[in-house]
Amino acid sequence: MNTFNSINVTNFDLDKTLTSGQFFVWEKSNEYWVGATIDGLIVLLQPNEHTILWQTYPENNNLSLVTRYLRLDFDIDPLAIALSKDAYTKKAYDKYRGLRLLRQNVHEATISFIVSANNNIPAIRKSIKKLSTMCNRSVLFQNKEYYLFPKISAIAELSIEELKTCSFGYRAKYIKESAARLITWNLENFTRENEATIRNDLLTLPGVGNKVADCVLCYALGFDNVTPLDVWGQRILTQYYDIDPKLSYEKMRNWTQEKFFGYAAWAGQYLFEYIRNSSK
DNA sequence: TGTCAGGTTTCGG
DNA sequence: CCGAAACCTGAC
Repeated sequence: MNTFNSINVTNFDLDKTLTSGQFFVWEKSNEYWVGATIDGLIVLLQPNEHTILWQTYPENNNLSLVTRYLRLDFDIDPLAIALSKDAYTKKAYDKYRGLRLLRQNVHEATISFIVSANNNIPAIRKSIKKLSTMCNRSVLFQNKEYYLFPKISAIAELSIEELKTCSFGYRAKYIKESAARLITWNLENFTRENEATIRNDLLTLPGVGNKVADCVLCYALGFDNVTPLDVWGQRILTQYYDIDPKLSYEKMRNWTQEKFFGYAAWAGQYLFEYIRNSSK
């Protein structure tokens, strides 16, 4: 029952990764992390630097899900080389070594980051938890019920009033509308289309602007050269890289894509953790 | 009471 | 196109 599978990893720090800003659903329970994601329940344990123990519930041993979610096929060595070419990313990489970008479900990421707009992290987590509880899709694990992130159709079926009980506020109608729209999309297309095409599709969803669209590209679709530029990201560019704060979002994004050798997503993630944690 | 938070939308030049 | 204001909510 509680047999865990083991995978060997290098430069993969679960604590750093799962506490980073890409996630709102992971919880540390006793000695392992529990993620009640839209795809199922994943349990992970990190005994040392070179191994991750894992198991899935209620369906056990779902290796393909874990491989995909953790991006176990990602080659970390070229990343380290690329980030060593800039003084700030080199420092940030050294300090946050092991921090990884993973691959979330597209629906989950889109809804989560719509919620994140003009919001704070504890509130976002609370809202998403309430939403998950409301849709009542749970998995029992060691006498505790874990509520999975709802299917997109379940979210679309909720009324605006019900959604507002999750403290979504004015975002409630964006969430309902975007969920309804997402039902009709064939996400298979996202594996074929290019960055600009996907972004333009995402930007047609209510509540999705440049930053949220880039979150989906970066955190759910594996675009390693797209970093979401929130207020912190833009602060980093202006204060450390002497970028004109008046530049448009698109211009700033283009600059990061030229600057970081195809790894803007990773550069942004490391710099964000580095700057934010050192400035408070 | 007022401010602020990991943005987006809407509206007016 | 670009800048400004409004926007739910809950915690200082």
